[in-house]
Amino acid sequence: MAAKRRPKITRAYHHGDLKDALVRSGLDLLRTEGLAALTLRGVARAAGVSQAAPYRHFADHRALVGAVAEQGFMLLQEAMLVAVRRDTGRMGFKGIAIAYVTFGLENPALYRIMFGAEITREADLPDLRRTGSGVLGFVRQGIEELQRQSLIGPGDAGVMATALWSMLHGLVALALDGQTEGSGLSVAELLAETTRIMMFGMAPRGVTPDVIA
Amino acid sequence: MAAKRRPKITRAYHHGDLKDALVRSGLDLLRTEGLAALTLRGVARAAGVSQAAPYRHFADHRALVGAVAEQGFMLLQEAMLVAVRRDTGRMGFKGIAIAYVTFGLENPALYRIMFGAEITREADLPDLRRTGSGVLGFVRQGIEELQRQSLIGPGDAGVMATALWSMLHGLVALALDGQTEGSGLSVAELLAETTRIMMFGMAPRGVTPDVIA
DNA sequence: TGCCAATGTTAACGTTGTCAACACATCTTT
DNA sequence: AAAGATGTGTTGACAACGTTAACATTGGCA
Repeated sequence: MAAKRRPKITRAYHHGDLKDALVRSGLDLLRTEGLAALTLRGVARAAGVSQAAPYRHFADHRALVGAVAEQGFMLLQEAMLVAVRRDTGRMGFKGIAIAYVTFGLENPALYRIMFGAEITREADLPDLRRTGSGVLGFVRQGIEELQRQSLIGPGDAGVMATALWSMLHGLVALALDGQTEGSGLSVAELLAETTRIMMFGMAPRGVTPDVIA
Repeated sequence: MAAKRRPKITRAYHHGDLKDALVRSGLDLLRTEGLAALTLRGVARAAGVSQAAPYRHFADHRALVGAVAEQGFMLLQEAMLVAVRRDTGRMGFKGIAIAYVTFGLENPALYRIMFGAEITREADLPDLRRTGSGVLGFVRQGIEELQRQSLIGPGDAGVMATALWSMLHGLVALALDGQTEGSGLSVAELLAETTRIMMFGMAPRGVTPDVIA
């Protein structure tokens, strides 16, 4: 039909790559305007399409949030991967931990989405599920590597990884809530201290598990 | 001087104790219908008043959420207090930890609100701020008690408390997201394992901090 | 070529947060 | 006790959002 529009790039009626564009818009809105801006209408606007267009790609708001969160998990994993590669040869766990926490602090809205209520459970959003547990797998690999180097004692690496992840996530979450300020330390210092505790414990020499029973 | 008005029986026009009633309704809605149900109009409906009535007591939606969250922190603190009293004489930290996690798992929507994005920072909601840091104080007291008993080594109790809180919060948060399932352990087992790690560390005997540098 | 499924648009509905204008109730002051 | 004054609740409205139905356009395929 009549070329009502001669686009410089191949975008007229059919966008061609709308789903990705919407997710990208979502990440952008999250970064620039915060959590509340991640709306279906918002991403549609940002992508220059009509309000109902996203429904061709996302069943509902949850699905959009899920897709954005999934992207977030990928970015997080990539950040950790970069950290690992950077200090190759070294133990690397410290680097992973710092990368994790840094990612959370630098992308507060995105991080919140990734662990937000909207995503919870329900078993739909299977992709997200998989990507999310990828983080756990990553930490677990780090643990196993350390075990191989005998820097960490024997034990179920999965459990240890979950414990470590709990610590990291908890620290980020509390920091994002401004709830670490009472300690008087920076998040970086807190991370160092907490990591040390996870490595060597808080109990003084001589106190063994059986003392506490 | 406006002496504290005594909450009378619910009157026709003036409710008498609407603010509390709204917060109670909020807790109720949270428990029965979940996060999305905690709306200004919803609590108004539940309290039997008009849609705009809450605005006489809460500046906006955030303020309502803040008030509900504050109540949540009080309930959490109370749950921990009960746990402490129950196993009086014993070290008690285990009890506190279990009480904390149990509270989170049994009140998922409320717990999420308490650490939700809506509340973050901003320094308004000063009451909430205070109540929230009460939790930290509580954990800190536990630490100090354990230090007195020499079951925990010397060190800044505030930092240790923050580390412990991070661990507890992280575990609850991951569990609420269903992200602990990969470990194959129950949350209770994970808590026990994680607590053990925080006490005695993951490093095998012989590996000291200077090995890792 | 002609048709169809995928993709995008417009228009509407119900719900929510929020505000302004108003009504009633309780307290204070005279 | 009468008359404000001030707090508290109501009604009605608006914009934004999620969601759906009905319609339009396109690209690919038979």
